[in-house]
Amino acid sequence: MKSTSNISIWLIEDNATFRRTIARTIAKQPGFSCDGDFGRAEDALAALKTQAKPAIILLDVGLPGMSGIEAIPQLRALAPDTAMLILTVFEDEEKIVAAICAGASGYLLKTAPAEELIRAMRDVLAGCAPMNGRIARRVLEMFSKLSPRRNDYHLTEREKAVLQQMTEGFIKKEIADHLALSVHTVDTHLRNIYAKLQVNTRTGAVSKALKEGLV
Amino acid sequence: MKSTSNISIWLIEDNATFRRTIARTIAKQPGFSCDGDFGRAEDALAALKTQAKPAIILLDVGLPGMSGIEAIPQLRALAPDTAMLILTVFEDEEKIVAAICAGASGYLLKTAPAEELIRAMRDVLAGCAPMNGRIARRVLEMFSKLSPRRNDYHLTEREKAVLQQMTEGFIKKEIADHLALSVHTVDTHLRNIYAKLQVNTRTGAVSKALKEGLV
DNA sequence: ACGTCCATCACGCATTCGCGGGATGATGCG
DNA sequence: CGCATCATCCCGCGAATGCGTGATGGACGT
Repeated sequence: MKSTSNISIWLIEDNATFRRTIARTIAKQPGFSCDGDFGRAEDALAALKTQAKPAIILLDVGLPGMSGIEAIPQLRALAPDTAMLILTVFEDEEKIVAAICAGASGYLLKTAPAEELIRAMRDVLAGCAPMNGRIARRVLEMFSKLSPRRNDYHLTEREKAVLQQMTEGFIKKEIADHLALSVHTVDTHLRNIYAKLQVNTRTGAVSKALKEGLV
Repeated sequence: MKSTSNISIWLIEDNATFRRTIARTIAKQPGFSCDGDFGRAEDALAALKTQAKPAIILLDVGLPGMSGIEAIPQLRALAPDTAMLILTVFEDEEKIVAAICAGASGYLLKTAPAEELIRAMRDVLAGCAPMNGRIARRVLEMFSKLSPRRNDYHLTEREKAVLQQMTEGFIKKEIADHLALSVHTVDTHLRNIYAKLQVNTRTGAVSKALKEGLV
């Protein structure tokens, strides 16, 4: 336990020179303290098991051994409330997006001036995610791809209701009861759904419905 | 068809005064032209069916009738390449996140100065998404919630394989053939899966498997 | 007024499924 | 060496399902 008011930062970066530069920048900043610096993600993981969790971990993507991106889920498992900020030399979109998927809280360019580094750290503690527009766009695109409602199988309202009930795991009889129908009617709807979705089993229909967000 | 080089903007905003203000701001900007302004999303949808698609649509969330968020998917269906920028009075996170899921390209505060509006429009055309840190954080959180939902039901490898086959829509016999097992064995695995997942139907198992990313 | 789509209900039959039993060998662990 | 777990296999029964076929009434557009 350092000073009660200090925000604890850890740093994972293989370049020792750069690591020291950053560490000094942080230490100079009132309210922040750099309590740990590591050249490998493995070392930080080991340290997390014994030491107090930091508020923020600054994490290089290009590390020897375990990459920064691989490390994120494991770090997060040990320190669920710690913000993970990615440090990158340049804007490698693929990697940054991967890091975001892995659970990063934002990212910083290594070329960013000290003030920006500090501001980003304050931002992330305040609940904001440092992220530039290009990355943001990529993330948004992933979202709209992730919820692809564009495939329209022209299911009627009733058919959608039946399909929805199916995804809940109900059998025909239960669906019939819930929708106040006879099993025969449910059966007909089911067959129409099969035809429209081009499947021939309940599981196939449920799978397609969930994967394509039809419910 | 206006000037060939002008970027076409549409505006959907129910407050007529504010709408005119924005329209004038856009019109004054060299390279931009406000080719359509609507008080209701329905009107814009109708116009999209007959007129040339704009490059950008500025869209208020709080509209009478169809809300801006509801409108996005329909607008996008008619104009897949148009960027949708959300206009909000204040930072209503829930709505903005909903808009992003619906396919918005970014968002702007109505209180933002004209320069910021113009810059955001240029940004979005350049492939960047205007989005502030707080929203970005929300989006990141949704991502990390969405991907590592690794509830462990202690399924064995064989059970996972069977479950996977089920999500493909295969019946027991087919699964047995694909995994070179007897139907009886598949049946036993299936029953164990049901027990572990606490379901009693194939659809329930498939649903749980897909929703929780077990496959 | 006519056709089309939809929701609703019905019967019959072969297949599949859910689930109750029980059994064997392989493997890992204390 | 027991003990537990897992993967594999088997039987049988009643229920649920898939699918062909058919019918009725309402809504909607033209």
